[in-house]
Amino acid sequence: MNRTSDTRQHILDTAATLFHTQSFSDVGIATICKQADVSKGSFFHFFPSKQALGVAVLEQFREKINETLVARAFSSQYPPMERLLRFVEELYMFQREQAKEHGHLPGCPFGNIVMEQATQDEILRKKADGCIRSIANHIRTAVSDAVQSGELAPLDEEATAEAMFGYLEGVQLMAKARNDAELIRRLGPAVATIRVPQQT
Amino acid sequence: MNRTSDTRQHILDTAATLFHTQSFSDVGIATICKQADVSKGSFFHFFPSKQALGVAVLEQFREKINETLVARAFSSQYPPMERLLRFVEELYMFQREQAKEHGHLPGCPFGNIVMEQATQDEILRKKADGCIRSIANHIRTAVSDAVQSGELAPLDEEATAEAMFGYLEGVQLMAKARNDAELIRRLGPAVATIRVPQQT
DNA sequence: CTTGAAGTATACCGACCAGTCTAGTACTAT
DNA sequence: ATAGTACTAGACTGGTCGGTATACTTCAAG
Repeated sequence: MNRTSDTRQHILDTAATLFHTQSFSDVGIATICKQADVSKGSFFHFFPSKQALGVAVLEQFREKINETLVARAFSSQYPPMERLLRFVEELYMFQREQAKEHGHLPGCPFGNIVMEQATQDEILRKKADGCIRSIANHIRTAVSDAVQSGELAPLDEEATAEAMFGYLEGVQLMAKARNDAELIRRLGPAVATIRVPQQT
Repeated sequence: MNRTSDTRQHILDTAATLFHTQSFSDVGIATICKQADVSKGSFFHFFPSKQALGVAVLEQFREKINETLVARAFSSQYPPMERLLRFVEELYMFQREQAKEHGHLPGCPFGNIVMEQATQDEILRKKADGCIRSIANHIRTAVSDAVQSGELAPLDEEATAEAMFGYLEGVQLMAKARNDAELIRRLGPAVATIRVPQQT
């Protein structure tokens, strides 16, 4: 059916934008429905609860980011470490564009949910964690490739990839704190200098 | 006056714990009053709004962290780069203890507010940014000392310090996502490998 | 043409929200 | 003793929250 997926998708897209540019707990279901021009009845037909909507929004972000930013940056046609720099540039452009459009730099949609909901809602916490791991996995591959090609001396590949992802989360957090996307461009490239040595 | 400062301080301490272990928007004033055993009238006598309370809580966190974790780690009696590792250990112990006490790893109080409120409340955003800069400043000093002593080759000291702080924010975010303080111990020390080169 | 499911619309629920108001008590300075 | 101020108490307001209930429409299959 057309109407079904249209409405559901419309709710999902509207909620994704609102949660990302504002926050999960400060955006109510009524607001989402109004903005999406959908009735509350329809909303609860597709999503049993706000929590379920949150999980679906996270999943959609994961898919979309993997298909766009991540796909462009982590193409195996680039040397492994260059992929990281391309990812930084993608993040920079994404956050800059969002900041321009909404007036505030929104930060990472997963990081936002983690900071806001991780202590309150175990299901959202685990879902966000899964999304983070899904994206960090691409860094892991790049790091492994870099070690294999000799571009990087041997090190703890798993931990280094996690550290690199964490760094990028932190840089986005600071950029959000200053509402200044340029910080990502200035600090981001240093992601390539991070190394977690092999534990002995 | 005794009663005055007692009540105000009690509200502040209670709110600090609740905001940190849960979240700013999900903790209501009524909850704070009940937990602090204070009437709503008293609350609004000392704080004109929830936002003002938020600012005061951030400031208290800044002072307390500077006097404890930061003071212990960034003592000039230690070699500059060792201070960073000591700070990581302090963060680890702090988060682990909080996680044990409250069941959930709370993350950085400043990072939490940034992610939750930065897009919604400019005053809270700026206050949190100020707290971040205040603490990052100690890293800046350590980095400068390290360059001076030759422990670190010349680099962009300001940017490197910011990058290092951002990294630690990111590591705490990931630890919160996994609800696992050990991540801080495993990834944290790599903070010393981060370098932002002098811009040319 | 009928039946039943999918989807929509909206009134409504109790709980809670930040914040106000009024009436009070306790203490201080004169 | 009195006046004024700092502080406390808690009922109350208008509004919003997530979620429910019920009645409706649309549409496809038999």
